[in-house]
Amino acid sequence: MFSLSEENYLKSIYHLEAVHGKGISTNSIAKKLDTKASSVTDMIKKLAQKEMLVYKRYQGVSLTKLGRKEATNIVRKHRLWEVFLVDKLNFSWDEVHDVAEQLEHIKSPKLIDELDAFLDFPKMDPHGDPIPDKEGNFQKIEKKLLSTLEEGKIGICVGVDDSSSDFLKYLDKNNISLGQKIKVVSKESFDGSLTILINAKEITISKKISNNIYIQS
Amino acid sequence: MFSLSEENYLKSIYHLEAVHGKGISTNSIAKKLDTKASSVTDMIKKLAQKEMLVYKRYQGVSLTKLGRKEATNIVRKHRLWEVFLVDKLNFSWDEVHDVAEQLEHIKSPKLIDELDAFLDFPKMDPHGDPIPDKEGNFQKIEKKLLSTLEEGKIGICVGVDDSSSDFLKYLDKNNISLGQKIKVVSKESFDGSLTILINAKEITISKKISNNIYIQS
DNA sequence: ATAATTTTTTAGATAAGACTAAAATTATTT
DNA sequence: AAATAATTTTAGTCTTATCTAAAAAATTAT
Repeated sequence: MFSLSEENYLKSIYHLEAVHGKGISTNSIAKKLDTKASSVTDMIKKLAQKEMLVYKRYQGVSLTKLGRKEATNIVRKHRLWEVFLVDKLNFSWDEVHDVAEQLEHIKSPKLIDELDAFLDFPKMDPHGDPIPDKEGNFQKIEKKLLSTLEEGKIGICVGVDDSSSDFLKYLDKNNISLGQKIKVVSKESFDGSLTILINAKEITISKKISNNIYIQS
Repeated sequence: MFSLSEENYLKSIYHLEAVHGKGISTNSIAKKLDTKASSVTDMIKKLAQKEMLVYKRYQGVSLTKLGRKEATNIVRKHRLWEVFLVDKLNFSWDEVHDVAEQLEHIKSPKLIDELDAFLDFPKMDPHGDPIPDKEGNFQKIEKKLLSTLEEGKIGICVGVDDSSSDFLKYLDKNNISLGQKIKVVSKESFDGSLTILINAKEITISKKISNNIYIQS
């Protein structure tokens, strides 16, 4: 059984590996968890002891199969709870994160399996991220950043990179939601900003925004 | 904001007060929480500091209005989650306690209000215990112990005192559930055991059992 | 290749919450 | 009312997870 803290470390390392591959640095974990590098060193020693990850001094860490399994399960729980909050309890997609962050640590295999069934085995959470099944498998969807779409092309919004409340509220305000058709009208080469067509309305978004929206073309 | 531990102390003291009135002893709290009296002393000092209870050395404790409010809210959350588990996730009444024990500590006012609405504002949990509303009010239902029912009389099961899994499973096995009509056929004065009629079938139950079943006549 | 910088680790401290053992207080017997 | 027993508190220790400051190792720049 893992403590709340251990679970948060495993989850963070899992997410970092998804982006940067194996060999996650102490500092990057510290940044992600908003803690100090020395605290991270302590914890990764403990998790290495438990064989959740491989650690050699000064060399960063990599999850073991067991560690990844544990982390995947936490992610599964987090995303299922998010679906529950949005589909059943009228939360909007910018409100779910903090609560799911708590709910993901509830320990009960039956609970999560029944919740999965109750929600009709969703494959995606409200932000377009895939929900692992009981075995930890999930389909990787083809997606690219809106910022990489060429002028004149059309894409469908299938996810967001940043799930912060502020960003999601911005999207809501501009009618950008999952499944939304987006056409790139023009691209400003100077700052990378895009003018896009949404529901027959043109808006201009910064590069920072388009770098956080995933589309399928 | 209260820690998990603080919340558990408040809840325990609340339950003890419901049975024994004001002035709860250190030892009884220790017993309820399966901890040591010295740990209890430490914690009640802390909770007294926070004005959740009144404490004078060697004199036991009593919840303040604030403390009672806090405790009631935890009880509300616990019981709403129990309803959720039984009504929506196919848990049986003997499976809900441990999970609700975890879920009751999730912090999100919106979550619990929406859950309440989603469950259609239930007034009772699966064991017949009342669910406080947002303000902490709940209706006290008239009930007495099955053991106090006279021979020949009929009652309806409206609750249980002990919510342990073993006891609830015993009740299931004998078709005793909330709303079940129970007739006392005979009472053994030697050991207090009862022969009762349930669904046209006679069974004999010990005093210990009848002391844990609440009925309305 | 050496110096400067950054990253990581170690050592020691702190806070929360629990524990044991012993002392203090209260309650119960005789 | 003393003596005994039970309860409660205090004092000091332990564990988990954190922190700061300093040392060690790795990386980058000169």
